[in-house]
Amino acid sequence: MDFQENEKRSLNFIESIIEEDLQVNKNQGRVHLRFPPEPNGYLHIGHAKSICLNFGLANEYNGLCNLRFDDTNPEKEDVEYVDSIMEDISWLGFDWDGDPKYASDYFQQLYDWSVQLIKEGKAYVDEQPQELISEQRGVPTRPGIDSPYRNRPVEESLDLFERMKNGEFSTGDMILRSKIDMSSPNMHMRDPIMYRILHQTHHRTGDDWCIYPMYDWAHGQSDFIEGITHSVCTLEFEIHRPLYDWALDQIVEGDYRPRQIEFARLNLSYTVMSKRKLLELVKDNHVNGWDDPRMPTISGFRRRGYTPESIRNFADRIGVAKRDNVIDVSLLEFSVREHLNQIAPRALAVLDPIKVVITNYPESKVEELELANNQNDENAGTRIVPFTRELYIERDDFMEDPPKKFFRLGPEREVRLVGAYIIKCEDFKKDAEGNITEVYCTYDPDTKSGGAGAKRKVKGTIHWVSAEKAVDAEVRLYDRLFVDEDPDGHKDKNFKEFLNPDSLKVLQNCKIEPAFSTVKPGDKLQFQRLGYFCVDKDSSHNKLVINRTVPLRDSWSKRK
RNA sequence: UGUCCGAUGGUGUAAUGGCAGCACUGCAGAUUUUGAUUCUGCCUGUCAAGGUUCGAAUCCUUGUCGGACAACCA
Repeated sequence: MDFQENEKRSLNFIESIIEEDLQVNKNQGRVHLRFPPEPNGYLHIGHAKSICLNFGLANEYNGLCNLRFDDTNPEKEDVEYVDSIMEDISWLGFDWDGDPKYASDYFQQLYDWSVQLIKEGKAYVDEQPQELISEQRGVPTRPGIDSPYRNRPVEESLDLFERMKNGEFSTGDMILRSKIDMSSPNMHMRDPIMYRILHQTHHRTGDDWCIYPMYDWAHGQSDFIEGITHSVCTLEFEIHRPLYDWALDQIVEGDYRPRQIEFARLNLSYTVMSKRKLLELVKDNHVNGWDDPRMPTISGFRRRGYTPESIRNFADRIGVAKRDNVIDVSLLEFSVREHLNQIAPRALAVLDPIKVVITNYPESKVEELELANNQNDENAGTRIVPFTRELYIERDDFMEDPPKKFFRLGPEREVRLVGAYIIKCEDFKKDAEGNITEVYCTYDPDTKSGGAGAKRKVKGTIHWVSAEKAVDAEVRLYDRLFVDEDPDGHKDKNFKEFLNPDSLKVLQNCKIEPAFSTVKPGDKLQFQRLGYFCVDKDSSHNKLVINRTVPLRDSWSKRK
């Protein structure tokens, strides 16, 4: 903690609850959380919030946090997702307590508890078709009506339930229902379904089971089995809480009892967050897979060049509360820049090159200039950058007819090449379309960085690379995936109508200073004056592929 | 015309009956061999009305607005 000991930090509402529980020694003073994803998709930044919350709370209160896969619906789940979820959590920097847990580990116990409930007259097998059951359930403003099977003899339900388990019936033939209250204003209490028949191979239990418990008849029990004290979930489960508590009422003996606490999920501007929609983007090839750097998935951010630290800091900054929220992406971008600014070595790279010839510089001369890897951090060391007669500079850094306040190169203008000399533009060449093809300059030998005449000031400093020594790279420039702040918030328009057609620009002819020719996938760099970049896994030994994580803040382009 | 939840600057989030603070964004300025970073300053807020109180963002009442809920999904 960077704070002084005596300065009391304000608590979020979940921390307050935990501290109150600790005061009265609830659950023997244990704090045990869990992160319970269903393995049916890749984790996104919203899950990251939940992960940071749960694991963070465990660290803060000397407690534990489990990883539990909520794998009660084999139709949608797969080991591919299990693996990616574990990878993402580890990458974020968290360790779960013991082995990963699975709701499917508890299938037998859940079954036994169901049998007990039937015996107590609190559950029954319903044989009606789905539509009828749904119709009888009524609507929120009108009570439902009882199923004709609601009061069937216990023995009958017991027999049927066992035969359901034994596979004597087909998928959808019958269900096990709990008997609660068909007129409850809370729809979830109107005899909710506990078990359904699903002849479907499960990614872990194979064909051992053909009946699977529903969320509401698995989650509270799983929490209880694992000794979870604070079961933190998102707001949409708030209305399930009475059912969560009802389920616990059926099995809890003694003092220990888990408590469900709901918080508002993260929404981020300019993106969508639901697994269904993200899956749609992947399937329809609007992006190149779950880890496409434009995706709000954890794997997407990782490939984009975000660091675990930056995401954890982001999660801290957004806070935890119960009101709906939309976080501006600029806060996320601030968080990566903040971290990358500290750790990313500076490099010179020209993305859209035009050639500059220093006419008074010797043809074959190569000067080895020593440049700081990070001007703000002496410990970052230095590197050698070759300077030659022919260079590349950024196309944006030259204007034939520059406006006021343009501090870069133009006819008769002077500019400093970062870490090298002041040069003056004497002439330039254009092609038939009027594009600048070459710029001719002279350099002032007295102005070499660190040298005697280096103190001379010019308005602008621009980046450059040696044309002869630079290495080639493909650079992928990413922009926000959607052009609308809330692509999902339009009643009559599909979110895909707001896809940004320019969310990816691939530049093939980029030039990078040779010191960085040996970088490896995942390495982070700051291309000076351009932004933060990272090496993509598509790179090979003869071709560098580089992603732009985020541009530098740029008060010049805003001004234009 | 149900039940539950929520409402503090542009966006988030604090203040737990006692000075409405912090961060991001935006805008100015200083420094700068990155138009970056850093530093300084500024803008902008308690949904409404009534009540309780010496004192209300906070407690009470009513209203308004927003969200969630009617899957054999989680």
